[in-house]
Formats: sequence, structure tokens, C-alpha cells
Amino acid sequence: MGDRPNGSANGSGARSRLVAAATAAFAERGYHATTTRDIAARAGMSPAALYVHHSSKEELLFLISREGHHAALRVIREASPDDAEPFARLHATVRAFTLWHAEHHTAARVVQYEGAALSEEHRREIVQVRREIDRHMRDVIIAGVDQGVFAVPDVPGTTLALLSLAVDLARWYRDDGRRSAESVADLYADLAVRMVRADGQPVAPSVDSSKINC
Amino acid sequence: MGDRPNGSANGSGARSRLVAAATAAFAERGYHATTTRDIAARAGMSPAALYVHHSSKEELLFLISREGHHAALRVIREASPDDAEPFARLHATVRAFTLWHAEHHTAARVVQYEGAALSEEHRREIVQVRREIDRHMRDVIIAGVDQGVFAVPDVPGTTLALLSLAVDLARWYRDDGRRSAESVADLYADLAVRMVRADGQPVAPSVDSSKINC
DNA sequence: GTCTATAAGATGATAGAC
DNA sequence: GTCTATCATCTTATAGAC
Repeated sequence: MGDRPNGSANGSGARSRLVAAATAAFAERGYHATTTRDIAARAGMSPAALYVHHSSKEELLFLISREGHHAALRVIREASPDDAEPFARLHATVRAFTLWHAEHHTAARVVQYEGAALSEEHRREIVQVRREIDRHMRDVIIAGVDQGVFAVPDVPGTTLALLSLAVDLARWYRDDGRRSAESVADLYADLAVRMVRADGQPVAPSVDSSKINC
Repeated sequence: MGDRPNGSANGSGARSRLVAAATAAFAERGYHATTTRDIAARAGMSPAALYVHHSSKEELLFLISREGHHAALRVIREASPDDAEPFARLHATVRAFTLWHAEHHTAARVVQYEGAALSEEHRREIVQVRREIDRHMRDVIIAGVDQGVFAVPDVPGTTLALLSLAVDLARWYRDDGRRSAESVADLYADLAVRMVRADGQPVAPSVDSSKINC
């Protein structure tokens, strides 16, 4: 823990402050529209100070992207124990993935939309994590299909759709919007269950379909 | 028709060639990472020639964004006649919107992800069209709810989800990928029907859902 | 309408004082 | 570790010849 003046788990050091500043700037304006001067200023430093803590602007992007991808993978793994009942497991997985994108929509925006600016080497590392996220979601669906309780004609396509719903949150979600992170997560988890249920399957114990509002 | 050397419906003039070049460049690298030199070179011109036909790089973005938004609105309106049966109407609307995003994924990417780079005035104009797209999709859902054949607890949220599915195509769809535009459109139209159907409603929809009582 | 040349300013990153 | 000053390059856009 004493390798650096501030441990990497400590968010108060200059290094972490720069990562936070870069996250805010990249999310707000995009990687290419963000200048190193902008990042340094948000962190309360001169432009040169950035390079004492990080080797380049791209390295900052990589750190944000890597941490965000690992966090997203972590939350869906923790929400999806192998022995859970398929509907509950799908519900929990989609809910957790959506909730992460809503609550961390600033980081999520960088994670989902700025990957093209990564170096070739860094992108390869990120793609591995993305594949694991995709595989996990697909496995959750496959478990329900194998147990005969999901009716899913196109498993990879439905996987893609469920991931897309949450990913797109990074584009439109706002802290000052009308929807809470929890309410969107509940909604998308409900929609996920609706997507996979067979014809006679009720949508969920918690949802009263007679309460129709606009 | 003779106001300009090349009418605006003609895609062969220098002006249209620059719009096409800018669309490809913005989609591939993003607005801010694209230089006016890139655009001019793709159109086979010198950097200065761009300014003979367009007043700025931002104007090119606006032309692409405006045309794309109007095209997307047009396709869903044409797919959604007011008197159609609700399930068929929803299916056709989601199918058309998804198909447009897949077949025009290059323009769609600019339309959906580069709006932040528009000038304040241009953004206001684009936002109006986006509101009309949202309203149209919502109205298609409301029609099914009002007729008692859809069971939708959260209409604005479900509207958002359906739009999100297609929008996110602009992020991941590739011409050389495994899925055809039609197959994704069919899949998402099917998922849309699954999202709104009541517990006893079969997935395969079409003409015979007028017997559901509510 | 197209070109070459260039203005005017911004940008990522570095040098060297403290 | 932070600063000021600066380099080398790139960027949008314009000027003026043809």
C-alpha cells in the first residue's frame, strides 16, 4: 500500500483526481473534444502536472474504460448465482446491469462510446472484458431455455437486445431527469422477463397488468 | 431546379459528395476527430474547396443530422397507419425504425451520437424532430393500451426502451457482421410485441387480437 | 470552382526553475 | 510535484491566383 504517495484505492490523490476529472470531461464533451488543459483545470492543476501522474491522455481513457468494464462485469456476476431460479436470475442480472449504467452513467458513457479512441493494444484488452459480459448475459438466458422455462427463438439476438437497453442509458440518462436509477432498472428487468416468457407465463408476481397508465 | 449547378436531390455534385464524405468520416471517427482535410480528401478535393460548398464543418453535421432525423421519422410514419390493428402496427413501426438504423447505420451513428457537436440553434431544430419520433412511438403503444389489447405498466418507459433498441444498432451494427438488417428488424419487432402483450397473449400477433377483453 | 499558400489559434506533450 | 514557458504540430477557415 505504500508504493505510491496515494494508494490506488484512495480517491483523494492527484492521480485519482485526474481520472475523475477526465471521466467528467470525456463524458460531457467526448474524448477528442476534451483537451488535456481541460482535464488539468478540472483537477485544479496546470497542464504540465497531468503528465507527472499519467503518461498521456489516452492512458487516462484506458484507466477509465478498464475500471468501468470490470465494475460492470462484477455487478452482473454478483447478481447471477448459478443456482438461482431462471426468471429471478434474469431479472436480477438485467436489473444490476441497468442500475450500474444509470448510477454510473458518466463513466458508462466513456465506457460505451469512447472505445474507438483507445490504442490498439488497450482496445484488445477491453474487448476481452466485453466478451465476458456478453457471455455471462447469454448464459443466463441459456440456463432458462435449458430448463424449459424460457421461450427464446434467438438467444444471441435477445442477449444483444438486453445489453443494448442498458448501454443506451449512457446516452440519455440524466441525474436531473424524471426517472430514478432504480425505477429504470426495475422497468428493464421487467421487460427482460417479458421478452423471454412463454405464451402462458405470467409476467411477474410483482407486476399488476391491470394497472395500465400512461 | 436551376438554382444551383446541381439540384439538392442530385447526389453527384460536389456539395452532395462532401456530405457523403463527411457522413462516412463522422461515423468512422467521430465529429471532433474528423478534420476538414479528411472530408475534403474523401471527396477528392483540396481543403479549401469544402468552403465553396459549405460554410463550416458544423454545417455539414447539421445537414446530415437533419436529413437523417427526417428520414427516420418518415419511415415510422409510413409504417404506422392510424387504422391498423395495434399489434400489427407496433410490429411494423419497430421493424421499420430498426431497419432504417441497420440499413443506414453510418448516417444513424452521426444522427444518434454526434448531436452534442451541433450549434445551439441547430440542436433546437433537431430536438423538435426527435420529440416527434418519440411521440409517434408512444402513440402507437397508447393506441394498443386504449383498445385494451396491450398490457403496458409504463408507457413512456416502454417507448424509450423500443427506441433504445434501434438507436443502439448505430453503435454495434456492421455491414460485414452476421446479422442482416432484416433479421434484426424482425427480431426487435418480435421483442416489441413480447414487451406489450398481456399474460395470455400469444407471441405471434397480427390480425386476431380484437377478442381480448379488459 | 478549384487550386496553393497561409493566417490565427489550439493542441499534446516537454523543459527546466523552484 | 507543481509551476511557467514553450516546442512542434495540427486545425479551421480565408486570401488570392488561375
